[in-house]
Amino acid sequence: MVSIKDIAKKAGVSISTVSYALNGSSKVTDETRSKILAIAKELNYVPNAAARSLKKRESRIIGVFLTDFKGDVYGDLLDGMKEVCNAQGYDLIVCSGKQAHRMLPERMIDGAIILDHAFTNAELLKYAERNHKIVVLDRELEHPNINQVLLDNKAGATLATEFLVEQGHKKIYIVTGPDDSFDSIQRMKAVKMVADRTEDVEWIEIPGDFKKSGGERAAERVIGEYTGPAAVFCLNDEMAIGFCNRLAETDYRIGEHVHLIGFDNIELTSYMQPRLATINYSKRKWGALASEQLIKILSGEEVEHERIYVTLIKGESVGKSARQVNVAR
Amino acid sequence: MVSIKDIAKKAGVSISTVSYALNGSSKVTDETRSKILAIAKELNYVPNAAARSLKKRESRIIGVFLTDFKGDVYGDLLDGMKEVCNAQGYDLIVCSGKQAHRMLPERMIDGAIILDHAFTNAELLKYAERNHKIVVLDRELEHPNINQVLLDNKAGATLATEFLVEQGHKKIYIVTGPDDSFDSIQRMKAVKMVADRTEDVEWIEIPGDFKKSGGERAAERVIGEYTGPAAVFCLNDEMAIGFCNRLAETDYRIGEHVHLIGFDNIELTSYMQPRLATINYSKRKWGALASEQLIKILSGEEVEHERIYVTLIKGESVGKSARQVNVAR
DNA sequence: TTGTAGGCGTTATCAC
DNA sequence: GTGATAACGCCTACAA
Repeated sequence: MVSIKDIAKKAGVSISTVSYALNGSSKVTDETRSKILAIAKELNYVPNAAARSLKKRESRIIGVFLTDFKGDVYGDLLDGMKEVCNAQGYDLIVCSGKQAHRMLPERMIDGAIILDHAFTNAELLKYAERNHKIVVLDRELEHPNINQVLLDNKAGATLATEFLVEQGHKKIYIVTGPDDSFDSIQRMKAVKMVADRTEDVEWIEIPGDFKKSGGERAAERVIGEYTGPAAVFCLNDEMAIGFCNRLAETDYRIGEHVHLIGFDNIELTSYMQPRLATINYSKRKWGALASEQLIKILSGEEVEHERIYVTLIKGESVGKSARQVNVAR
Repeated sequence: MVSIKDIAKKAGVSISTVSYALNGSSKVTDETRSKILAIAKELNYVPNAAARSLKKRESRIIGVFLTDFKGDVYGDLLDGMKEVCNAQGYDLIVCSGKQAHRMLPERMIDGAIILDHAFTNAELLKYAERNHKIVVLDRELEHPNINQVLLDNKAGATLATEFLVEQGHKKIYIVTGPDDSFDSIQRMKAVKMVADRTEDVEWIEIPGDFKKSGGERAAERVIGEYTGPAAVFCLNDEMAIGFCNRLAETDYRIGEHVHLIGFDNIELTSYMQPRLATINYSKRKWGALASEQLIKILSGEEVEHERIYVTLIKGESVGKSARQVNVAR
């Protein structure tokens, strides 16, 4: 490995002069600088990240932690993060799995963005307490070194639920996510609030898993007990897709016999026939904001928690209730 | 930051004793070891990755480089990589974008797995020449420090093409990937070889992009010049999905008017109606093998290039040509 | 403008 | 078994 020492030797100067030259310090002659740079290039010199991190006590790397590498939501989210990171001179690395957690306490990364329930609150608070900087996207957690950038789950679930009610549906299924999912819990809370203030509607909860398979199982249940038009709110799009696919094998039609709405507006939904109604938000912006907030904390700035707003996308997968249509006639 | 020096002071021993104790050396009393470990825990000691990397000249981290974070192929692939890495005491980080390339020469990672055309061959050879270890999944590149783990693109494309021919189709469209994609070029070569030895078939190439939008555009073209049943080989599944979705807006039916086959067998295809015919291979195995090979090179082992084998999945998206059915009657 | 020297946190080679 | 001590490659007062 070629180090500044080798350059110094070859250039006949001291290592500090080399360091100054390489770092663009003004306290070095243009002449010596260019000589040093030439030699550095000639020797294929590349600075050693470990040595620099050790000395400067920062790595200029931000880590984002995901539960797994699957999942359609992540593409734009990560792109948004990377864009902001790179613009600010940081690199972004994506990690997954318990083993990788060490990167934060061992200071391989300067800060972490968390979207992974494999991190417990206790663990995150422990790191925060030791002065590591963290942004959480998947929970509420209060600490001076932790910033929250959360989706407005309640608003989204409220929009979706009210939409179904407004369309006149009287039997509404809710397909939930995993029990420990913050998103699922939040969305469910909002659904219940709407349910509490709505009369004449039958509410049925089906436990799901935020995966396609959960949507398929839900579809089977809905088909099994079908008595007339029903509405279904899958708490994420992935389950809605599974639901659709299972239903496509039957004679029931989405938007006619079964009215379906999802949550997330993942890319694929725009390709579905009929277009899936869902809750939209900018994944890119979410990621970008998360990175921004983290970098601000890293620079010692004070930041407030942030919220990502959502909108309703009306798709043909939800039509007016037949009953209501009859009434209108 | 608490270092071994702090532990040494508190335990009344030297830093070398602490280091030995922490690293499980046998040359330290059980008594002193347990005392040291207790103090380490008490002080919340965490080793510093940069210092260790600097000294040991390795980071125990492997980096995988992707063109972008989207793409349905990546989930299982990355999981396969991670599994092997973790089992061997390495961590896996996912990187994207030109800025992140520096991680390799700066020795932040011990080796790289490349699936990203933002790396030029020249760049990779330069790194290999400087003794960095690399596994490539997306090109042929010969160097002692570079190992190839490539998909058997030619076999896959041959299987797909021959399947269409066997089913009696006489007008076959090929929707390609980007010009600079190794996969696209390889697959296309195989198609041409089949075409050269097949008579009475009209071959039509449509330039695509490996994305859904490319499939949609292709569908429009096929619809526009429709005169009778046609077969389409989309060189990846993502385009096939775009193709299907566009066609779903018309009265043409997949498997009847248009016969469609893809490549990759991404998860979603199994949910499609009708089931998409495609070329299958184990993404998890591909990733696992890539990691294995890289770790072997890192340990100084000699390795041969590897190949990932593929199989044909017959789906209802490809039926017999109507013409042939007539002949058979 | 350049050089000297100390230190970042670890590991590893010596002595004792 | 334990303790000095010298690296690893880089940065940065401070001195010259």
